[in-house]
Amino acid sequence: MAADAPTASRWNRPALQGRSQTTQELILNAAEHLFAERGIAGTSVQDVACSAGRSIGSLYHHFDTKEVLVHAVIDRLLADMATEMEIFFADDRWTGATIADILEGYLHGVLGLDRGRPGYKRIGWEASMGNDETRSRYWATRLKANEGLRHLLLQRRHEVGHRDPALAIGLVIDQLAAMMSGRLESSFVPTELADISDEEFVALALESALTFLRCSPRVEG
Amino acid sequence: MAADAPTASRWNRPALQGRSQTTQELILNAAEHLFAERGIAGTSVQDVACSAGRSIGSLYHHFDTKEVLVHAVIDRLLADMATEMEIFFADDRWTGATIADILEGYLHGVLGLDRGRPGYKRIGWEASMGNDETRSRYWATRLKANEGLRHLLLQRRHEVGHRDPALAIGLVIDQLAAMMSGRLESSFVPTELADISDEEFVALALESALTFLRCSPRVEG
DNA sequence: ATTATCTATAGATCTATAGATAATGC
DNA sequence: ATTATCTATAGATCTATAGATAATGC
Repeated sequence: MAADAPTASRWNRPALQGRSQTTQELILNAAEHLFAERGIAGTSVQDVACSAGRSIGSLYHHFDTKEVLVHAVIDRLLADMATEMEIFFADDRWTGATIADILEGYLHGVLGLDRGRPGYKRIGWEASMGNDETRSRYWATRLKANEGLRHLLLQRRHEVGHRDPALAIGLVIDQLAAMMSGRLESSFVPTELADISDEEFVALALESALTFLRCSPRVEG
Repeated sequence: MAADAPTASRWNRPALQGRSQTTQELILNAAEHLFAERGIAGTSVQDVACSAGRSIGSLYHHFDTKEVLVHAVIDRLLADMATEMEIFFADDRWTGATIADILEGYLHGVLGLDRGRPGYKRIGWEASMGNDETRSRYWATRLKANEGLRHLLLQRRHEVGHRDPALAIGLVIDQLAAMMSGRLESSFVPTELADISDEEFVALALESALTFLRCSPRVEG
């Protein structure tokens, strides 16, 4: 964390009293929660203020319009995601790791992150429709995650037996992202992948990815 | 198609004049389009009526409330999907076909269907949150599609070299559904899977599925 | 005669503001 | 003295209705 207050951004009024930061965080938390649950258009500013335990007047003192509030919520989500990514892709974290290690860590990391911030995708998606700047910021963050993963995997392309390692790695990145989206949005019909535990899900997704890449299977003991 | 007017349902007023059917279809088309584009909560009944070229009063003559209109839109989407499924899973359609044939047909079918009805998933999803009956109807339709595909694949389990054919088939069904969702919602970051044609996408998805199942590859010529 | 459509508007809800009151920190 | 909060409400938008006008089909 930098020296500025965590919630300071170009979207909300600078916090000049200690109270402000608390209030802004309460409001952002409530907004993120309600936006994820009922959608942005389905949530009124009144609902957010009430859920944050503040008045509508207080909310507008900190966030000039509903649009600004939405921007602030997205901003915080993307910033937190960037922080997580920095930790995950830290230079020395994966020295000596195999593709299997990295993908397993990635799957667990994304599942854990999204479980702590449910609906991050829904908010990002809804906000991205109809706001070009939000869309490009959202894409940029996801692109950065993909590229970080791609870089780690390409460094280990010698493990890949597929005829076109770069293409296969690209497919696996998108495929795993899609599978996790499906799981996190509960969009799987409740049969195979919906009913199993995170551990089983990760194991199956990993098996699928490694089989496609034609990686040498990990030593199991 | 049965003998009833295509748009007749328990949601809208029965069409007693010829005009009614036209109007109801115009309204449902406009609603489906706008709901997909801006979300249900983000679309006003006024917008729908205007886009359909009818007045708000006329709309309410046919659909008692906004909720009823939403139900009618979902109803029509699910009914059309059921019709497509009936055609796709017709008993004699896949005699002599391999798993590869079926999956290829399935991928092309779903892509084609969703391209003609963009945003069907978004509408189904948004309407499902906050309405239990809609959710269960939506799930039931998707479950039926999955079970139809599962049945065809299980009939051909002898082609599958995976240690647990039933589990592998279940994973492939969910995995392909997730990949198509990602593609149709444009939720892939614009690199690998987003930038390629439908044909290339189907080929890659198919390769991944067949590799995981350990199917004998198809004869190519 | 019945059904469908339109115009106008009532009533509810939502975003945003004004102005009074309370808390903060120099 | 400045900042934050609250209450009350203005003004816009949205759902839904009433009642008049137009089209349909027996």
